Amino acid sequence: MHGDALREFEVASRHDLTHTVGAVSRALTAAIFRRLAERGYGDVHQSQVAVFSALDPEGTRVSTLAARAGISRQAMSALVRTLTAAGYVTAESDPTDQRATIVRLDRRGAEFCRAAVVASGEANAEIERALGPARTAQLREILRLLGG
Amino acid sequence: MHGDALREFEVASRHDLTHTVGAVSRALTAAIFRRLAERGYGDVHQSQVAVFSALDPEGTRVSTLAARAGISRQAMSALVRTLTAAGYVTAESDPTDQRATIVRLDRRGAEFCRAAVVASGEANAEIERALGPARTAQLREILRLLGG
DNA sequence: GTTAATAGTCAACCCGGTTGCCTATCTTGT
DNA sequence: ACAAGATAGGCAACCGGGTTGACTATTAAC
Repeated sequence: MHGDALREFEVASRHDLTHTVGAVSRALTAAIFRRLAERGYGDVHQSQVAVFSALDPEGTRVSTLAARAGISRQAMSALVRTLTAAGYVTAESDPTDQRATIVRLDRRGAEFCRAAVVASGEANAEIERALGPARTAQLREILRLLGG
Repeated sequence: MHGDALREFEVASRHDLTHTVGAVSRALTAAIFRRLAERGYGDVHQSQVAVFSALDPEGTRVSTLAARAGISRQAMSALVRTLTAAGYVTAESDPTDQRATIVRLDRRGAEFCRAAVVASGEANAEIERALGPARTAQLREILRLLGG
């Protein structure tokens, strides 16, 4: 039978760095979003964070956001619509170009960003507590070398 | 304006370990699947790997696969249907329980598993080449401490 | 001032997942 | 022995987050 291949596969995947890094990554991400949900931002989903990451302080067009996030204008348009409805961003038409929509951070969006900064700080502190300062520094160096 | 929050957010996310680990994880995963695609397994998708991971050498029921993979029976059923059609696994009804379907590795599935072992080995070797043996050992220790 | 490019959106679709519900089969308790 | 309940699987409807194609409105270029 083909069982041997399966056993080799299982052993290899236990020692596979990609696999292990993925598991850790998912756990860390889940922890961050748990923290944000506890702070009252359970309605912000992973895909929507890309909007905040792509947003300039002075506001940004939907097309530009889409290009920066690496998704289609239509997909970004939908994200912006949701975030606008929830009060995270505003969308106004550009006075200098009637075709364009300028997306800007709204009050709840600013609060979310600050909460995310706090949540990130806490998560990093927890990682450092688990690893100690030396290993945390090693981790940062390793991630840098791996192109993070 | 709310621009300050955005600037703090941007700075924090550049130093956020969760974010950085996620980026590295996605890059490593993409590299593995690129390798598998080069070997002729471009039709195997990430979600389908969960089936191989959950499969016992002597065959496993769909319900058991679903429970191990943490998805619904219906979702696992669909994955198995696709993999069966592509020749990776077989699905036969359990002679000792007519309700149950036993999924077993088929020839192409066994070949895929061996290819995945090779691809994993190559990927790990590449990581070790980038980091050197000392940092690679540090990485394994760090991942262990972070619950990987 | 016509033509071409750009910004945004609607519609239809895909993929991978969910829940609710259903049938077929097995197991249990009396 | 058999009714009642648990379990295995699959169908249908739906959701989220993405895609492509086709369209309108507006701006830019020659």
